[in-house]
Amino acid sequence: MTHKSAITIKDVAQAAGCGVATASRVLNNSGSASADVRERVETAARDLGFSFSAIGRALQSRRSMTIGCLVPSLANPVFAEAVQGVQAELQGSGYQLLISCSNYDEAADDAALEMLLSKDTDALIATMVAPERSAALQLAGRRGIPVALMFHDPMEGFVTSYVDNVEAAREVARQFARLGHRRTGFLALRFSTSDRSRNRYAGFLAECRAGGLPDPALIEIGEAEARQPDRLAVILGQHPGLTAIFASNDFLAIALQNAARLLGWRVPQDMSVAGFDGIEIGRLLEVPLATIETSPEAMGRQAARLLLERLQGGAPVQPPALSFHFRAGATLAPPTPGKGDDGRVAAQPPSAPPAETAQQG
Amino acid sequence: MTHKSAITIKDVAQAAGCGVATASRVLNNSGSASADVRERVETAARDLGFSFSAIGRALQSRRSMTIGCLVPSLANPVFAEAVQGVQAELQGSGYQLLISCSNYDEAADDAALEMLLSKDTDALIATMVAPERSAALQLAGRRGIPVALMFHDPMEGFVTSYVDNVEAAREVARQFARLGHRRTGFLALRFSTSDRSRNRYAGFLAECRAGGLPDPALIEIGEAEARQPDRLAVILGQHPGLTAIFASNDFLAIALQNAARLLGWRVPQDMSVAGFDGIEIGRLLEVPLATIETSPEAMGRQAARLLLERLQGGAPVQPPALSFHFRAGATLAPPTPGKGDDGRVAAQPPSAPPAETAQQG
DNA sequence: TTGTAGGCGTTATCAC
DNA sequence: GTGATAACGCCTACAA
Repeated sequence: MTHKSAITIKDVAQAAGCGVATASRVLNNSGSASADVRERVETAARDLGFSFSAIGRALQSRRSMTIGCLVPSLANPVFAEAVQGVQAELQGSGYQLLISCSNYDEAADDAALEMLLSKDTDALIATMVAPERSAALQLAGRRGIPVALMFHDPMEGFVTSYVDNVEAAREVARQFARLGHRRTGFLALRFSTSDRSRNRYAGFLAECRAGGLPDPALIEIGEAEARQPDRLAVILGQHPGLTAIFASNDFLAIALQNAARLLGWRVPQDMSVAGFDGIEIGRLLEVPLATIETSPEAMGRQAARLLLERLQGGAPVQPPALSFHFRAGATLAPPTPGKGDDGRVAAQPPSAPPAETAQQG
Repeated sequence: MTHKSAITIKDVAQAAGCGVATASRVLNNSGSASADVRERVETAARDLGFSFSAIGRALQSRRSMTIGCLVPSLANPVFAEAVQGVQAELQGSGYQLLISCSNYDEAADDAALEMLLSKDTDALIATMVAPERSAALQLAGRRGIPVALMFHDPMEGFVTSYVDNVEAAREVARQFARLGHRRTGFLALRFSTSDRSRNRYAGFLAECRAGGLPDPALIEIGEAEARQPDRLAVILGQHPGLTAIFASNDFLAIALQNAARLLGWRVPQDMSVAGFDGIEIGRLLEVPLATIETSPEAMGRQAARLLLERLQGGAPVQPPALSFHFRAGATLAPPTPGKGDDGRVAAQPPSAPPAETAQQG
């Protein structure tokens, strides 16, 4: 029937008939205390339903036992899973997770980080629009607050948990090339605010060039097009001749197939499609999605682990990129001669199906 | 070059040549201060890069400006979206979100809630395995801490943000019946730990009975079956004769279709399928998924709003259930005579396609 | 073994 | 208008 929680260690001490210091020592198992007093304090604490005030503790120990986490959005399963990984890894460590979302807005990014910082978080995990430009991130570094990034490439002064987007994208390009595709495209959402998307394009482009193929078409779309297949179809129609498209994520890849259907194109016969991320639903589709499989959960876990180690006094170490895996799916096939490829027949019509590949970026 | 953040209001006061009380007043715009001092304090604060310590404030104001949130898992997009909604609604309110996941474990549920409580959260948002059995939840209530539930039906002593699962499930049953289905099934994952799943089954069952139809088969599966189509196919094969299956969520509905394909069954010709939640990908599939569309994001927003109102002194009010919407999709069709239905022809072969329906539970 | 006292950063109170 | 001072809940010297 306690109305407002107000049982402090002082109350316990009083009930146990001892000083607060003693009560503190007993309850924390620090220092010494006679079996007698120990008994009384523990009983009192139990009877009163005492529990420590995290705030009081934080004030005195100068550690909030709280870790701040910033991601663009939890509506994106990739980030949600990463946070789930962070959360799982933090379980039992005593640290709690404070989260914030920027909705892919660079200004909000910085503001959110400052908010987190002002909450006295002991460490920070972040995925941002532009970490290299973030003043708040620099501030955290200067303050000596351990920071781990997620999804970003290694960056001076910060450790990061990531997959090598460039290398993964090259792998997609190789798979396309292997099948004989020459005229390809890269479908991107939020290209300007996502270094992941940009890196994937960069790798894709680089590998195409390395293979002596034409530069892939960069097709940037907005939220609206991504969610409305008919609008995406219109855009897709403006890029005739492409025989294979690499979408910067699986959701886009699925939307892309929908748009293709609206145009009467079959996947993979009329157009090959590959995605990125490896979301589970991709495997369950009627035509399983070819994609780069990654594990956002593992990424979150690793980031959290990096932080915990630093919080225990360890030195910052940049781990290697997390591995990825090319999932063949069934959305890839050789281009159909006559469609796309400028009427030219593929130089060497390949017969082998795409092979599963595992890589460490 | 500040090494460890150590600039307190005391430093500002000193630099400005005034007392801490004055500095506090100026920085908080409370009380009065001469333009002169005000100027000096503000300059000093800016120069020193001062920012309030949330902990110091929390200790003195007895409010942590923190809201705890417990969900089963962020790997489930439904909960992730709900949390995103909470987060969005809290934006700018000054409250920060502390999150925790239970992984659908009842014991972990209670432990996590206690953890959150011990962090002095000012309010709590929770989705649990069994809120009615949670001691920690009761404790929060007794302590006078505002609590809002998400996804749960209204419950004595707590407000909740929810959709009427029973009513929504009845709608699915009606759509099935309307098409002439008699022998139906309900596919459930985590039936014992999800009141949502149980409520959906209850509503489905009730409506079937109300329509004089046979009880639907309850098909419970585990994680393993949900992720491995071949295993799900085996189970599905053990239930011949069903012409329509209601899956307790969209992911399951998609996995179900995959399993059906493995058995050589076509959807919807050989089997109708409906899901629940209304995830976006469902719309983009080659055969768009029939489902109950809900908005976890709106649910999260509402829960957060309820809390904010209470934190501002408002009385707890239980809002009506959030609306849902039956999305017709293309996975529903009349049963094929000769398959399933015990060879009997549907009593009144319906011709109308399923209609879109909007409801307020 | 035990208790008293000081301080962590803030704000509210209350004299001046 | 301003500035000491006393909490807030806790822990850690330091003293007894």
